[in-house]
Amino acid sequence: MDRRVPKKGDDDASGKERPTLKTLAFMTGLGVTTVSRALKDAPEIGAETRRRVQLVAKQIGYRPNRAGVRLRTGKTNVISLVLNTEHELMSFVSDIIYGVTEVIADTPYHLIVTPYSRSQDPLDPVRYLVETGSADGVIISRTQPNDPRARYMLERGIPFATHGRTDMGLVHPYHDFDNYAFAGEAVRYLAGRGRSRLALVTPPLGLTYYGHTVNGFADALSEVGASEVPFNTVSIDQSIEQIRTRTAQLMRRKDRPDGFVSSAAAATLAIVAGIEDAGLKLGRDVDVVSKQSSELLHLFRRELLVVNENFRLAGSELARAVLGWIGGADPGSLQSLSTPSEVLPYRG
Amino acid sequence: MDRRVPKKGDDDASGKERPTLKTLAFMTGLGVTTVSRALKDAPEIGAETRRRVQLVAKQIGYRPNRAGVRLRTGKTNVISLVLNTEHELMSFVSDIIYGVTEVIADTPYHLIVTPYSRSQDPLDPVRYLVETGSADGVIISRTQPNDPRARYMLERGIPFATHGRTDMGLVHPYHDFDNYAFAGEAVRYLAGRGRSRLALVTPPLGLTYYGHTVNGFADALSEVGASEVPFNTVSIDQSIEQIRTRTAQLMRRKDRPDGFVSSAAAATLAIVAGIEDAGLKLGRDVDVVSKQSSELLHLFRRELLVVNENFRLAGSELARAVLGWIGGADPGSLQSLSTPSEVLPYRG
DNA sequence: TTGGCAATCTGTAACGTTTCAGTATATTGA
DNA sequence: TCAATATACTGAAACGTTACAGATTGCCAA
Repeated sequence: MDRRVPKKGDDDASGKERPTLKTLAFMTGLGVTTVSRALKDAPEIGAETRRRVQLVAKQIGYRPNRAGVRLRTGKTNVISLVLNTEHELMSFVSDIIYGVTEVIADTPYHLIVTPYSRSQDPLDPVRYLVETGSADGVIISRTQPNDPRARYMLERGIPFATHGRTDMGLVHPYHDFDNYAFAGEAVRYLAGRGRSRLALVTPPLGLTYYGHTVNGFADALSEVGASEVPFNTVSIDQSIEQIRTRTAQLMRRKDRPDGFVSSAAAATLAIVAGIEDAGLKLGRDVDVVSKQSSELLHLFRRELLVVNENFRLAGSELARAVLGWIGGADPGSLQSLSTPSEVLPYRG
Repeated sequence: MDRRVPKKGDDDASGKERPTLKTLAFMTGLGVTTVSRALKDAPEIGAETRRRVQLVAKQIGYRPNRAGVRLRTGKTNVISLVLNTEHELMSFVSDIIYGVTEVIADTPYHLIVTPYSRSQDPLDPVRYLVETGSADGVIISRTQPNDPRARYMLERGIPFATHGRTDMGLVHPYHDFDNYAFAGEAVRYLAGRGRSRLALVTPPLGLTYYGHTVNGFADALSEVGASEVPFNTVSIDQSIEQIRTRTAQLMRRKDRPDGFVSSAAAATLAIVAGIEDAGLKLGRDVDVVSKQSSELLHLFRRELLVVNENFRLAGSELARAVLGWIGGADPGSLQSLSTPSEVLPYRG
């Protein structure tokens, strides 16, 4: 019997079906292999053939099938951004995402967001990504001096970039904001305004930039001859309420600080509320220098002194770094440090 | 000659290689097909075999290869969140993302973020997703009454959910905040405090919830017998500076409003700044009711009156809706509307 | 005994891509 | 002239999965 099952690309290239290499091969009269190679500018394809194939491909809107490529080559064309989803005012997360997408916009890469919650081991999502081969590159944040995730990925040879540096004697791409410089500038600025008893609202304890910030603060303190008012019970990933209450407590003591350096805008809102709860006035009784990632603090209180940190830039740099590493660049050359702006008072 | 190329899964299951169905087949002594069917609880597999296969699979940590599944079935196990990346204070974006990831966490789905910029046609990213078959489901925001993206996806039969409703007589899943109720409540609350000349800071003009908000505002105005002070030159996706300047201008006129209803927290910061630029005092000269998505407005000014909108919830609902549609549920049953909280003054 | 049928299991092909190992034709060197 | 070699192209196999169309077995009714 002649009953023959008609195969997919058998006849014409008319249909609504998405074009594949087979479609292109049929249209150009070439073999699938040749088409494949022509599209990626392989050397052993004639110049004219190459142009012809590429023209036709463009005309009919050929797009390589990601699943096909991924199955065959293992290349996913995916970058994963690993995020902790249990923090309060993470408005900067969208900035990072936008920064990343900006860079990968004209590449074949997709961005996937891989979440983990506080209760989990931060290594979990990374392990998942690596074990399932779900991404060609990974971006992590909340970096620690001795970061198991970085170590893990380094061991498996999977490209990644960290937001923040590590301190393990291992080299890998990163982007960081110079928090040492930030804290130093803040202290010097406050000293310049006659403030001499300063408190620091630190980053989360385990993270690398905690150390940078604390050191920058301490070094500048001794440089300008100011003193520190310990405020160790507070860090920026505590709740607004906690920070507010503790600040109010602190400000009701006689040995209260006359200046604050705050590592995050959200915490600063709470600090100011606490200061005012204690009946004191910003700018008169106490000055506050804060980092911010969007221009909102000056709307909040004009007396605030701000330093801008650009998270969109961070996202872009991190994406560039991962792509660079994937592309074979030297990891050591993919490190960048962002210098803080000056301390900015409200510009009338 | 006996030179035989050794194939991958030929011998043992020892290696570091990631286990595949072939590995499982070898270990269980079954055929690949049987293993495949056993893992998805197909009926024609013996109960004991099924258990055995699933046990072994769990033991060795088998994870289906996404590329293989996707190539064979067309199922991507991907949800795409389509975002406009050119707006100012989009802090709620991270909330939506977290809400989505919460829901898909214990599913095989990954979340990809697909950006588009203001200059582009909003249909572009959606077209890309559909044409390349890059996602099983799509979530869009900035929904319009007559939304080409919804229409497009409806035509192609690709599951999606919109953040905000459409008004095309077509049924599809959505999640929306009841902005009609919000604006109404806000007006009534202000009227209750003796305010009678109210201005509305609207959502962006083309979006569906612009209409809902405007109608809720207007209907409540006539209900309570208050009047509107037109403020059409301003909407919430303008820049902070523009809103601030125009508010200040408005507040310097003799026929200025004594109450504002604001559709977004970021705009509210600018409104308050404008009010104060004009030398007026919040709570005395004018009251402002504002939506907010995080608890920051009361830190900003205690006199503000807030209504909370939960974007994390929106993300979860949207994800649930898309997954439901993908799972074959009736699109009409996947619509939800979130009721605003009461108007909340600062709770001492 | 035989035929029919349900219950289980299996091999093959296909999804779209790239790599491997070629083949056919033209070009070169002596 | 012949072989060697470069040029331009090609089919088959493989990545891991699922769907299709059987194959094998045991059991029961006739």
